[in-house]
Amino acid sequence: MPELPDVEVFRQYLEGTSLHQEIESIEVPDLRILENVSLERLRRALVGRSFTSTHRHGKFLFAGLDNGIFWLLLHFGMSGFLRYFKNPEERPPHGRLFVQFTNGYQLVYDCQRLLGLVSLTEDVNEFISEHDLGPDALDPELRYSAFKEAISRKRGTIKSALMDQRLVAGIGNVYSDEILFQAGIRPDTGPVDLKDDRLKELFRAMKEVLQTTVARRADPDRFPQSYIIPHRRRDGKCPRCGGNIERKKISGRTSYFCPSCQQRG
DNA sequence: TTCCATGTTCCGCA
DNA sequence: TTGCGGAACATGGA
Repeated sequence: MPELPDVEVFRQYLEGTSLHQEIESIEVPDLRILENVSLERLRRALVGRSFTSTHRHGKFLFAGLDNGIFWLLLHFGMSGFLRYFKNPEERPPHGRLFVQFTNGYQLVYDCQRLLGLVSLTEDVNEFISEHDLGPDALDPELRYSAFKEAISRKRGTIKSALMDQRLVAGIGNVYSDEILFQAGIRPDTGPVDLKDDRLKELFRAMKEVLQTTVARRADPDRFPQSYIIPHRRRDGKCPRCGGNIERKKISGRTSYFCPSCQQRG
């Protein structure tokens, strides 16, 4: 589930496994995963070097190289993940980027549906502004006043506003449902209908849900009992009131919510 | 077989 | 002109 919490777990994984090891070779079996970079250029940037730092902004993960110039850039689409392994039988089925280290281990970026991307950038901030990304949803500098200002300008639904990466980066379909459930707000509410105290509650729920799920390794099996994500399916029951969870297309995405615990406005 | 899925981008329409 | 929502993209499981 590559939204902010998942990508943050990937970042920590890359940080914990793949730093300070010389890159021996790379392999890209399907070139469609590359964006704005040729295999040759990617190879020249990576081979012989090592990763020394990581950074995440929204759903984008950056791995900094030891020359201090280039960053490998990964986006996980709807189906991406990372694996660090030595044993060939641990090789994941849809590896799109294989980074072979001289210690015999490989870091593999697996992305079955090819909706993610692999790229190279020299400037993280420039990349973020070029892609019109808003502040990271967990950025401590992100204040309620700025959040409110951005949300209030939106028409449509509060769910699509939360998922708008230009507004706040990192929230997708699944976690927007959780944030709105914890805030007690129906996903099809219009942002204009939310009074200040409800928006404040939404901001608080956004921070709380993202921090909690990162701490729980973005693993729904470890989420608090009060979370709706593990019940996010047809015939799911609300963990709070036990009632039936409603399933509805909102702004083009399937949303799950509790019609009695979540209100409009 | 058809529908659906956590992603972003592009296009048509108000 | 702007911004919204739906379609497209690629793949595979139910």
